[in-house]
Amino acid sequence: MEQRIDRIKKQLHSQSYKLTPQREATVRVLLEHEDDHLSAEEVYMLVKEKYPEIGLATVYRTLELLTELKVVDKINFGDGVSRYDLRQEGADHFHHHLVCLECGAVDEIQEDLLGDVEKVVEKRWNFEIKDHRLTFHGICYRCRT
Amino acid sequence: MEQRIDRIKKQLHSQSYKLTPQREATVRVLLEHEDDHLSAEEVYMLVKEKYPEIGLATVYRTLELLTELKVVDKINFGDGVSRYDLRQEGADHFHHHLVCLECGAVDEIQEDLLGDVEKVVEKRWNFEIKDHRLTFHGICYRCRT
DNA sequence: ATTGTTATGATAATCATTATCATTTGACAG
DNA sequence: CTGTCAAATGATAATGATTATCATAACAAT
Repeated sequence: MEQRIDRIKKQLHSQSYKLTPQREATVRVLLEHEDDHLSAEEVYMLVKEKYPEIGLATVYRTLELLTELKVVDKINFGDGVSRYDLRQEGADHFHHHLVCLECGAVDEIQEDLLGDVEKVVEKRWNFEIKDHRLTFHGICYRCRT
Repeated sequence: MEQRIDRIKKQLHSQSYKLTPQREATVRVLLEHEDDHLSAEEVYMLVKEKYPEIGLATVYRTLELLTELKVVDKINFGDGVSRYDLRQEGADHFHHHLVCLECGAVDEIQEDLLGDVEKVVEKRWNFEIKDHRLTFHGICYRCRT
């Protein structure tokens, strides 16, 4: 935990940003909820427990900054809000998601399943892939009877 | 074109919806811009040329209805708006997208590239796949020098 | 200490989407 | 036909997420 924060701190400094107390509190919330997919509002509520004076705008700005630094990914599952998802450290690809139509759960797939598909796309469509988003919609193992 | 409208009409009737002039005008716009990924506002502007009295709310309602009937898919590329994409007739899967980070173009991949991947996901994660969304972000063939 | 840049918090503004509601349309029964 | 009723529409208000503004605070560098 502390090491990860330290690395994020260095990453910020390398672009001459500071790790202010507000930003650190926000990062901590994200690390503590690594498996969730929190909205900005949800992050705000949780950060307030650590740092009650923080404003919503600061949370939005911090999340935007972290997105820019590729510490988090901003994703959208079709409900009206953006959600923020911590990247795996050192992962060269963005993980995939399983969204359950029954219970709404969002599970993650860390494995890279798209290696072969990406080769095909790069070659056949002459497209230089930088990133991808893959989401499956269906029924999760919990809801299958 | 006329046949496709006719089939959509039947699909509407089968759920006891009507193909009103407003709805027909909207469907025509979508068919005429099959390769684009129009936002609700853009659809509205284009429909107005055919049917100037139409209201924005009706366009939203029609797009919602068509989404429900799976005539179109509602997608989100991360700019603030939802976009509507006509399904290929008879396609059992949703096509994929290539979003160019350079010029913003959105190209489509009609081929189903995920067959094998889906088998793995169904088995290994015990997840019953109903639908998927796959988008690649990168540099399109036009922007590669 | 002084200056200047960056970050913050409160709040107003924006913008897409949804809800409301009075009116219109069109199918159907008598 | 004519009246009835549910569905659809259009204008507009309301909502809700996100962004912009701006005065103030923090803080590094001279």
